[in-house]
This record gives sequence, structure tokens and C-alpha cells, in this order.
Amino acid sequence: MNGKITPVPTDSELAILQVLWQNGAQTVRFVNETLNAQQPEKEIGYTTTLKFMQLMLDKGILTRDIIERSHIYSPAIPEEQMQERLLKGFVDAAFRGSASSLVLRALGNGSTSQADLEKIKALINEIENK
Amino acid sequence: MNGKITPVPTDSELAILQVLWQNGAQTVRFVNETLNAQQPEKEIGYTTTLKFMQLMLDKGILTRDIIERSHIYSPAIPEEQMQERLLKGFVDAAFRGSASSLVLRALGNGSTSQADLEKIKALINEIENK
DNA sequence: TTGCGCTTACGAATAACTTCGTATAGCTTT
DNA sequence: AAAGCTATACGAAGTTATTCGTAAGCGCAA
Repeated sequence: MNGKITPVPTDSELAILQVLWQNGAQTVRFVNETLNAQQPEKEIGYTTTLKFMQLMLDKGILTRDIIERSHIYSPAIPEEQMQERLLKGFVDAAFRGSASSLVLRALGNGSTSQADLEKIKALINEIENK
Repeated sequence: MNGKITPVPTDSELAILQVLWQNGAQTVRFVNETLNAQQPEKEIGYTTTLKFMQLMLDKGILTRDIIERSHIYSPAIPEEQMQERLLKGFVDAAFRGSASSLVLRALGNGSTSQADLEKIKALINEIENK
């Protein structure tokens, strides 16, 4: 095995990954249209999205299959794993490595639903009774 | 009043802000040395740090006072406020806006201390009994 | 078979972020 | 007063990210 790790995506690349994680493997066309539907303010050219996805393929962030003269791209790593890594970097950069202070701030803004609070409490219970 | 908002800092800029938030208003020299002490692998030149801080001043991320022919820089906004904004952007980009799933993942990695869990439980209680 | 529509490949321009080298100016020490 | 130290200002080079324009290939309709 080789030790190469998937590089951290830029914000633009992450937006493309989101489309693929949510919709499964897709074409450039689909990704481009989804992105433009999401934020109609700023139209992104088709070839711009194409270029990004080609670069992401080079970097190892995406993989692709060729089907019917069209390329179908997939994320190289699952969403959870990427979130794990991004979260680590973010906690270090913005919260000096303190995940708990991030959690406190995330809960503190008052937008967490009761159902979500229950889920969080359940997880804490689970951790404590380990 | 004008509507200008402090721009989102880059990672390098955030590292400088951290030094100032933790140590209070400081000179370029202090910031540069602190940064280099933190990560001795990669030496950052003094003028590099100087340039960053001058750019941050231009952008409105820092303010400064001149004392004894030396400039003393301060963050333009407090750490909590910046964390709030960065967190918002991060949750949107990496967790599709779901703060609770971020919280679940942050707690899930098993590195949260018992004391921190207590603090979090207390906050949840407070929210629920509001 | 010509040409329209859709696709990928590629080159290149622009913009944003990093990193320094060099020039200047004011102390402080000799 | 000259030399040496420290600080700021500025220009510019190097690197990475973003955005497209243009070219070239393939299938289907006319």
C-alpha cells in the first residue's frame, strides 16, 4: 500500500464533494447545475466545474468511471471521514484544539432542536457508561 | 455607522490572531517569535509576519497603536465573535448547516474529558429549561 | 455527409495567498 | 559622527486557487 492521503479540499472543492456525497456518483453536468441551482447569484461556468473536478481527480480527491462517453465522478473518501479530518483542523485553528469549547459554542447559539439535544444527551450517556 | 465587516481571516492570519488573543496586544517581533516557537519546523521570516500584520491592518482585521516608535497590534474583534463566524461558515461548508451533527462528531472521537462532558450537560440542561 | 449539441482536454489569464529582499529612518553605542 | 541595531514600508517574486476560452471528438438529426 502507498501512504498517500487524500489532500484537504478547498472550499470550492468541498462544495463539489457535497453534491456527490448527497447525490451519489454524478456527471460534471449534474454537479454544475446543482451548484448553480444552490446559489443563483453567481453563475459558475460548465468548464470551470469540469476543470475543478479534473484537478480533484489528479489530487486524488475524486475517482471516476467512464460510462457511455461521459465521466461519472465519485468522492475518494466518505463524508464522515472527511468531516473528521476537517473538524480536527478547524478545532486546532479556531479553537486551539479544544473540541469541547467548540461544542459549547455550537450549542450556545440556541438553534439546536430538542430532538438533536436528545441525540447529544444519549451520546454523552453512552460515552460516560463506557 | 458603516456596514463594513471584518473579513474572514486566512489560516495564516488566524494563527496571528490566536497569538494576540492569547497574549493581548503585541508587537510584530513578539508575534513572529511566538509563531516560530510554536512550530520550529518551518521558520517564518520577520518581514513575512510584518507584512501579514500590515495587510491585516488594511483589511480591518487588526488595529494598532504606535508606542515608542514601535507598533502594537490588537485584534479588531474578540475571539468569541470570530469563532462564532468561523463556526457558522464551517458548519455550512462541511456539515451542510447541521450544527448538531458537527457536535455529535466532535464528541464521538472519544477525546472529551469528563469535566467537559459535565459542562456540556449543564449547558444542555440550561437550554432545555429555558 | 454535414453540422448541431454535448462531452472532455488543455492552455492560459486572473486573483488570492505567502514569503522575502531591500530601502529608510531613528536610536544607542563607540 | 560613524557603525551597528531595530523597526517599518514597499515592491516583487513564487505559489496555489479560480475561472474560462478554445479546440477536438463523437453521435444523432437533417
